[in-house]
Amino acid sequence: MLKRTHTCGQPCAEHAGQTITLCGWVNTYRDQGKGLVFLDLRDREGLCQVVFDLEDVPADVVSAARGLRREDCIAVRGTLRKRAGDANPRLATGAVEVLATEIEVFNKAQDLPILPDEHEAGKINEETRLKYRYIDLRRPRMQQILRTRYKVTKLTRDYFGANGFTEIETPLLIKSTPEGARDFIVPARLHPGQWYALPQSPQLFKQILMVAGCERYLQICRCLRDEDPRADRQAEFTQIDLEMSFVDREDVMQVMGEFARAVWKEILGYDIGTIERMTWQDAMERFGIDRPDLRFGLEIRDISDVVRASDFQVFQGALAKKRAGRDGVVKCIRVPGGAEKLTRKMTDGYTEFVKQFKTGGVAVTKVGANGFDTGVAKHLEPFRAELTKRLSLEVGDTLLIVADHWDTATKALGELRLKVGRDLGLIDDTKWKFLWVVDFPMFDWDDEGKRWVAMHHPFTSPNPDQFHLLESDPGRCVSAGYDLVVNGSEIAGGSIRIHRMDVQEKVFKLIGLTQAEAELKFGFLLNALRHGAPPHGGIAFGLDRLVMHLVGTDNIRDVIAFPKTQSGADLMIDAPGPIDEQQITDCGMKMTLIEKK
RNA sequence: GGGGCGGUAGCUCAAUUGGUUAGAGUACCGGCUUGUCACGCCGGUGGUUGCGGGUUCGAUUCCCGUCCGCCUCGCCA
Repeated sequence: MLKRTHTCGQPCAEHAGQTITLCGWVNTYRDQGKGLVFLDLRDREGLCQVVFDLEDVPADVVSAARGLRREDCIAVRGTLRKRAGDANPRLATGAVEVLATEIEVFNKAQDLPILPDEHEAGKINEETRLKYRYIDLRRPRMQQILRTRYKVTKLTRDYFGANGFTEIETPLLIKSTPEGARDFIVPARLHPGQWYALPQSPQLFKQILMVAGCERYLQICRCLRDEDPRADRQAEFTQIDLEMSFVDREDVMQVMGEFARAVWKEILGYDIGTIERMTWQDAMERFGIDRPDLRFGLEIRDISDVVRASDFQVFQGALAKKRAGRDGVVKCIRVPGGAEKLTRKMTDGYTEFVKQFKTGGVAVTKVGANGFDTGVAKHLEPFRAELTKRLSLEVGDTLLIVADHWDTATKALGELRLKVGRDLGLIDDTKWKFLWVVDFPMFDWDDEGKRWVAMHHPFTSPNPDQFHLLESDPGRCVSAGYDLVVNGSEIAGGSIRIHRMDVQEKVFKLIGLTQAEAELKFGFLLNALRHGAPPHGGIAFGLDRLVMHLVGTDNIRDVIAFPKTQSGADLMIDAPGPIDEQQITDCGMKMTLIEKK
């Protein structure tokens, strides 16, 4: 077997005259006739031209080369020389070529379903690319992504290792918990009728490691949640999971912010500057979302008080609404110069757009020289002076207004803001805007279940000054949670945890877990909290999303070597699939499928 | 579970209002070609139009169902 001496990206003029061996795949072949064949040989480091010339080498070598086709896997041995013909400025190795004297074909590529061509990749059905993932991954872009991902995990271990963190593994076969996402479940053969659950995160284990005196824990771990995927979300994903003892939230944000800084510096050479901080309340009011994209303006403004006197039914109806302790609102976005930039077709589209967020539509008006113009102008006219002052209106602005329940209007405008920002090209994609979102509510009111649900998870501690609200006013109780957001995307989230059993019991009670249920499901945690638990807190970074940002893709499947489709299928190995009857019997079970209606 | 878009040759796409033998580029096969570089020229193979049903003299085209993929709402402590 020919052994490689150089990679395909290496050869340059200084190697001229050397005998070298390259291994790789045939990227292109250019057969010039019986006596002359060119190949571009590709490996993960690059491309190098190989030439077979009858004037220099035996006929059998040249004829073997003529039989090569795209993606054949081969080795060639020969002399590196400056090119006899013109250099190719498009190749890093374009000044040189290998004059081949020997060739070894490791494996021919038969009946290729797809080609790993960068210029084709965007066009080929992702379905096909996923089925033949091993070919698609040959693309330089995919190789670059896989290696960037490795750089990040290596950097993670180096950074946290240097900061006193210990990497510790936690189990995959654990038990189902009542809160949170749907669990993936595994039958327990030795306990017929009993089930393991795969972890949604190592949350409880990392807390218990703190009780166990580990002080600083790190794990790059797989998490599994049986919920529907999205463009930036898979059922199976990877977290950089961390926990620290004897810290408050400032300590955690400090260490983790520095980690983010190190990552952007190391991978992109970018200085992220100081990380801003914003309360959840502020984020929701001003940006309509708990992960604001600060790369552009178009902030949301509340004009409920201004238009309260309006007799416009839409406003009145909204203001009269009430849900989860919040009054209905009238909120708006001022689009500077919108009168010119936003067409009627676009604003009509916005009404359709917000309907998916369960609100009726967008009320539109423009600021003219002599008053509001078009749309809901007449309903706003009485409040023109006040609105002009409040919103700093200028002639030519457009107002986009949504009136509804607080949460509905907030979400609709938050999404609309992003859409308008994109439509008008206001987003500078060379910028990185980091911020910490803090002071999340502890609980959300579940209107259907008529109970409080933990906003983050039920082990999140209230902020130190908020403990008394647990009993008096849970809805106003603010947690010691924090999310790290970049460009409108949550890349990490965590909190200071509860380290006292009495507080943990209170929270369980608030979210409707009885003492008995809590003991059954989380008894091990409550026990641990009885036996000398240190104050502790942590965070988890979404590794997949982190890498997505660093390589500039909006498709999570691009950053996972073997990803799943929207229906949770792996098209390459064709999973999920049936199992032998015996495997089911071994688990002490029998299968009956419930007919779909 | 809901909404939207898509599925025609290995791949990327076309096919008029429902009308002849479903075409093109590329890949692949054969031939030619000694300085190409997404080489070029000539020829060729290749089709269950996702699948099932219906309407019709006739369906890639219209209708119903279904499967798969993507985006999205719900969901994702």
